[in-house]
Amino acid sequence: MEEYNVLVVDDDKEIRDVIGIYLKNEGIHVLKAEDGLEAIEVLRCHTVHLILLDIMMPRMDGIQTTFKIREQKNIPIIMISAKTEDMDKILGLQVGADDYVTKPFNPLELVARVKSQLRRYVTLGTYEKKNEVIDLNGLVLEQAEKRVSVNGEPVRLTPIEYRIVDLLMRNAGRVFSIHEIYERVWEEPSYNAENTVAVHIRKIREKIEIDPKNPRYLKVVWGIGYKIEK
Amino acid sequence: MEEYNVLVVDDDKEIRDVIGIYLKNEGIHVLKAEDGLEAIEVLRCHTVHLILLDIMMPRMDGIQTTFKIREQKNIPIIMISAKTEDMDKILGLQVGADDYVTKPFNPLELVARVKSQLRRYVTLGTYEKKNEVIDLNGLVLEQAEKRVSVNGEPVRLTPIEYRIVDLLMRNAGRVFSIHEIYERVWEEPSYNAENTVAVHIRKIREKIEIDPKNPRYLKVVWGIGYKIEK
DNA sequence: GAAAAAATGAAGGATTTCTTAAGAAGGCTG
DNA sequence: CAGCCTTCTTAAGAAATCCTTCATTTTTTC
Repeated sequence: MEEYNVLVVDDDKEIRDVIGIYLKNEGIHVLKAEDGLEAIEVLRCHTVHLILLDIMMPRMDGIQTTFKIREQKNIPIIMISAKTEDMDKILGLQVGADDYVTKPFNPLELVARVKSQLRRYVTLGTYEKKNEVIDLNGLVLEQAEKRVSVNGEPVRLTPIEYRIVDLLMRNAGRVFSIHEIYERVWEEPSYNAENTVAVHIRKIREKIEIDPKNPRYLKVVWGIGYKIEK
Repeated sequence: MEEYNVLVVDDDKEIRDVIGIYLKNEGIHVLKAEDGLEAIEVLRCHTVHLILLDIMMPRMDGIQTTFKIREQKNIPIIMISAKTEDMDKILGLQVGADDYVTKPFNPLELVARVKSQLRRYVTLGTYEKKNEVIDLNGLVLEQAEKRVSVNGEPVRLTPIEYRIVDLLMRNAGRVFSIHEIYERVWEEPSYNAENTVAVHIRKIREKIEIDPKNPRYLKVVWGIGYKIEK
């Protein structure tokens, strides 16, 4: 659900794909490149927040690529390497990498490192960060912190509740049918979901509305679905 | 006090620059010198909070420089060296280095060490003679002495335990997630850290709480993290 | 006023999060 | 090397919570 783009540069398609799957699970958008030249190309056309770079690549290797990238942009680079000896090469050059991972690596650990770097660079404001806070008449959604508050008063939502609010607030004003909500939050076909969603809606209102009977934020559109006013 | 000045002393311009970039990313102001003599010169004219010193330099080497600096000021020095033999470390530290990094090094790690030293010296009151004592309902943290006591009864904490308590007491009332705690105490991405932190929390409670089952100080906020009440 | 749609309340079982214990791994010291 | 201390890992159970279902009531629309 985050708004980050990570570029994975590796000549091994399988590795690219595996990394891609794990990152996507975290809501991170993944771009892929097969080698350094392709990576530079991608950087020209896309906003990239972090680069995962395999050091051993054809055409242009990781070290050269790092130099090229650093000439242009100061975005975090995490290096991936097969051997400890390669690591030494990287470190010997003492440039570029913000972190590094040796193969074989644990994908979850890699994801943790990616997120850590992203968080660090975002808070430092090294690159312009997207506005991750949506404020709708006092109802505030902080996407980065995954938190919601009403007039400054923090509200504790359960994971499902949060995802519903997130969906409705990101698309404020648009009406979502119960089935749409179910399919986008639960990510599975909505069989017999009417009441389930309704109950969650109620719980959410209980938490974010001053008067749940006369909801100010989370409104029903009769016969169609629910929405949060823009 | 947020503005730190770090002096980087190295005859290799590229290394100076790379280090400079990383420190600036952390909001640290960077001064540079090419060798020991220049460093001494800079110290005369500027406030410097920490020195990064390459051991191998022309004119005046790192060891000599350290002596010279120590004659005048007691500021933290982190040595950088290509030598990895233990003897060198010992020599460097005996001479007065507070920390020691061998080339090739990970810039991130270097930054972490710099920040760690700065934090330590600041809290120790080396710069400002503040013996800050935090007293939260009988739970007392003496930062200068790095000691904790409960109702006058001294408590012996391990280094990690101390850092956790320090973090929570300095930010009393604020809730820290397990990942936040891990990243701020361990200074690395929190992969698989849940239980590690949890165990330390338990150990701390065992030491500072009268009834660890019903903690009076170190409280859990369900689903969010831990805090120490203001 | 009847039918459809939406809201509510309560209860259980499932799931997540926390706590606790015990032992392994690693470092330091005599 | 042995013993001690700190830290980390594993695992199992406890506690808190979350989710769904069902039964029922209220509201809206025609």
